[in-house]
Order: sequence, then structure tokens, then C-alpha cells
Amino acid sequence: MSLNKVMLIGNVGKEPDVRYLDNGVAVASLTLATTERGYRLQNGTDVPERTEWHNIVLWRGLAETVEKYVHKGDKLFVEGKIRSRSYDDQNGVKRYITEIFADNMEMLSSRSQANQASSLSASSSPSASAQVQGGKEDLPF
Amino acid sequence: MSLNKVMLIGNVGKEPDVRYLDNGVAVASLTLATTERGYRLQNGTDVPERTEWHNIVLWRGLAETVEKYVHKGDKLFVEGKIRSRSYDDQNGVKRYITEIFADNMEMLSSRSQANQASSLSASSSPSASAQVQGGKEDLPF
Amino acid sequence: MSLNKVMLIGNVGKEPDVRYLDNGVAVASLTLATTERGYRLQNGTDVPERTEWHNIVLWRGLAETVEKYVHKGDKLFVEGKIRSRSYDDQNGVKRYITEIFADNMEMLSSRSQANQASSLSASSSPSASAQVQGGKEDLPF
Amino acid sequence: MSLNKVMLIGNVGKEPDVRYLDNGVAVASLTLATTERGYRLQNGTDVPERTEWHNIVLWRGLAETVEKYVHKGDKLFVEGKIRSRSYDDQNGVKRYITEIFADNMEMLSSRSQANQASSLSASSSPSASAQVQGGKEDLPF
DNA sequence: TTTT
DNA sequence: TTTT
Repeated sequence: MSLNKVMLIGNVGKEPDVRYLDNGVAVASLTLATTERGYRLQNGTDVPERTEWHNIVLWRGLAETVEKYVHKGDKLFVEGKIRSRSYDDQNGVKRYITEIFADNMEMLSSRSQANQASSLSASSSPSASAQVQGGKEDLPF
Repeated sequence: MSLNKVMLIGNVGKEPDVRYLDNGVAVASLTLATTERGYRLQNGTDVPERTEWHNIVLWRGLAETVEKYVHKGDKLFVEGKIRSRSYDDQNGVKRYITEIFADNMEMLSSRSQANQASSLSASSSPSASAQVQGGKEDLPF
Repeated sequence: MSLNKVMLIGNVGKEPDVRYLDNGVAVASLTLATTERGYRLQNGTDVPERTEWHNIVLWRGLAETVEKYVHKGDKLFVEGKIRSRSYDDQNGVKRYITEIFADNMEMLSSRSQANQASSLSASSSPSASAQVQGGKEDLPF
Repeated sequence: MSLNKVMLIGNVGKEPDVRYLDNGVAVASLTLATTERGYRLQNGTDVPERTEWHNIVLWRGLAETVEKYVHKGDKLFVEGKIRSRSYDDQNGVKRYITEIFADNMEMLSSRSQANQASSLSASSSPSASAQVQGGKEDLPF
């Protein structure tokens, strides 16, 4: 048995990228920043704040929601799993990238009209507190 | 913003109860035991092992999967949220009960044919490692 | 093997209760509200917002941090496990209560001077982004 | 506010590497495999099983526990956060690596004498069900 | 590149 | 009893 679970709350770094495969399936990519607060060690040393950037990949319904409602600066809750893959860069060097494959997303803030978005999307994702789940059409009750 | 998230791995206490509402929606109830190992304090005192019993409620597709494949003794991973509700018992005393409303379930073992079940159900729940999600008909890739 | 994990983000309902055992150990109790947004079903029915109240119990260092810095209305992240116990109420009726035994806490907001509190307490809880862990005196790096 | 949380259950890929810094602090590195079950798409296509390898880094007490008790093949529960860092490889190419910085670990199995290990280490990590926490010397009750 |  |  195995578990591969990630939960993030952070801010979207730039406008998400959404594209459609030939079969019509939507795929979104976005970067999410999580920031640890700095603190002071007992010996007086300051440990500065630290920002981690996560590559988030979302498919299907989640990607469509991203396209409609998610923008740079927005705060998101993302739940998913870690996936690493390799690719050859422009110099033929093999590169590894670690991505978070999202199973679930919740919009926590809006710089734009995301609040409206959030309640709209919530109406199709009732299984948890206003969470948006991929491609789910039915209702939990 | 708000988060209410529970993740459990434990064993099913007895045969699950599954019923159908008038509208055809399935609802399953089961009890799940999680056990903390005992340990010895530094002063030599033994803290015994401790079993916690959780009331799990599952709806729709998850309930149907439970009906087909989950049995007493099986090991389950359950993800969901905490919900408390009150009811009046047979003596008219108001009682409170805390339940875990499941969003997600994974079968980790089988005493019966659950392994087969698990891979079957996985085929309709591809979003995560063989996880069974309620009412989801589409595929993540 | 077993897992019993809860993660909550919510608001403190009233001033926490902190007491000290004869051996000097601090124990804090507080209630935390998590709220699911309401939404509209596809048939037009409105599902109203729903608030869940959680009984949180914190020990030792966490309880002392609560005593110093946590107040009614504050937003908290709490991580812990579910524990149920029974007691006889004033009428001799056996009652069951479900509590969240906190392993970890993070202060996310302050109505009072909690922001200052948060950075102070963070300096003694370096293992994660400003999280406060019970009785931990050492540093992770 | 920010959250960066990872929970993994998987198997250790090879013997862990443990070293000590000049100041006596222990640091352990290990690889952990999580495996998603394969499944069959509705169109009949088989999606094969998929193994993900995670780089886990543990400090201080956790690293010392790893040194004593964790071996290739063991099953571990690891809780922590995602951290990426860059370094220059032997060809001067800048490389990025993503690691899981562990806050918490639980030994779920042993190929060697890890069961004994687990109960031993549990005695110094009582805050949660036999979980081993870094550098914690006190007891929760 | 975000945010506090 | 909180909060949005």
C-alpha cells in the first residue's frame, strides 16, 4: 500500500497556462508560491522567510475552472500528488521536473471576480466546502 | 477560509450497512478502528495501545463500492471531513454523534475478493492511486 | 498500520480555557469553527452554509502558547488526531464526546496582538512554516 | 497564510545515507517509492502501475532514528514539506532537485529488527500514534 | 513569478 | 461561540 498526498495553500505566481489536447481535454499549468515565515534562532540568528515555488498541473474540469477563474496573485488550496518526469532541454541535457498533479482545488481569494467564480464553481463541486473537483457532475446528497 | 480534513487508515469493525434512499441514492455506514501503538514512558510506565472507533458515512458511488467490496476486517484508507449531528435517543435524550463524511476511499486489503474489487473500482477512479471517488465517470488523462 | 490525522483551519469560538495539572502540565481547550460555503444545486435548491464546531485539546507547550496568544475570533490551523471519550453527565447519563487532540498549531490571524505572538512563538517552533510544536526546544537545522 | 504539506507511505529504495555535520547534527537522506496501482480505462486501454521516487531528508532525532532502524525495503510513513534547491552538477550545469523535508516519520514495517526499533523509537515520540518526531524529549501527557 |  |  502506498500514499502520495500533497496539500498546498499559496499564491498563483503568474497567469495560468491552459491548453486543449486534440481530444478536447483541457490541461492547465500554474505556479504556486508557499512562504514560510522567517524566525529568530535562540542564538539570535535570523532565519529569513523562504518561498517555495510549486509547479501545479490540472486536468479536465479543474483546468477549465482555472481557465475561467484563476489569475495571478490568487490564493489557492491545491490537493494532489507528487509526480516527477524527465525531458531533454534545448541543449539535449536530460532535465527532471517535479510537479503536483492536482486532484482537487479550492479558490480562497480573488483579485478579480474570483469570488463570484468560487461560488459558481462551488455549485458543481459540493462534496467538500466549496471545493472544485474534476469532471464531477453529480451531487453528494 | 476554512479547512476540515480527515485522513484515516484502519480496519472495518463489522459488515458495513448500506441502504438506498427513495431517490435511489446509496448511503453506507461503517465503523473503522485506528490503533495507536502503546509505548513506555521514560519513567517506566507503560502506555497501552489505544483503539479509536470512527463512524464513517459514504454516499453514492462510494456507498455502492462499499456494498460490493468492503467487509468486516478489511483495511481502508478514508479521506473526508468531520461532521457532528444531534438526534434524540429512545429515551428522548438529545445525543450527539460525530461522523466522518467520506470524500474518498481506498481499499488497502481484502479478506474476501477485495483485491479484485479494488482494481475494478480503480478503473473508474483514476485520479489517484486506485482511489475510489464518488460518482466520477470520466478519466484524468 | 494505522493513520488518524485531522487538519483544520477555522476560527476560535470563544476565549480558550487553559488550566494546569498538579504536575505543572498545561492543558488548553478551545472550540474551532469550520464553515463550508453554501451552494446551489443544479435543480435550483440552495444548500446553505454549514458551520462545524470542533473541540480542540492541546497539551504542554501548545497549551502555553494558547494561553499567551490565542483569543476568541482568531484563525488557527490545527493538526492532530481524533479522540472520543465518554463521561457521565450531571444526570448520570453516559455521554460521548469527540475531541481533536492537537499535535501542531499555527496562528493564522489575530484580532489582538497575535501577529506579534505568532512570530514570537515561531522562534521556538522552527520545524515548519511558523508552526508551534509542543515542548520542542531544539532547532531543525 | 501558507500550507506546504506532504504525506507519503512507501518503501525505502536502498540503505539510507546518514552523516553528521561538524556541530554534531545528524542528517539522513533516503529514497522512498510510492506506487500507484494500474487500472483499465473504459475503452479497454491498460494504464500500467507507476512508481514515484521521492528524495527524503531528515534531520536530528529523525536522522538518528533512521540510522539505527531504517533499512532498504522498509515501509515508512513520512510527513513533511516540499523543498526545491539547485546545485551545479559535475559538468557545471545547474540542476534542480525537489526534496521532502521530513517533520515526522513512522516505521510501518521491518525487514530487519525494525519492529523492535519502532516500539523503541515510539517511546521517545509519544505525540501521535507511535510517530517519531525530531528532537522531542518530553511527553504529551 | 505570488503573498504577508 | 467564530468567520466570510
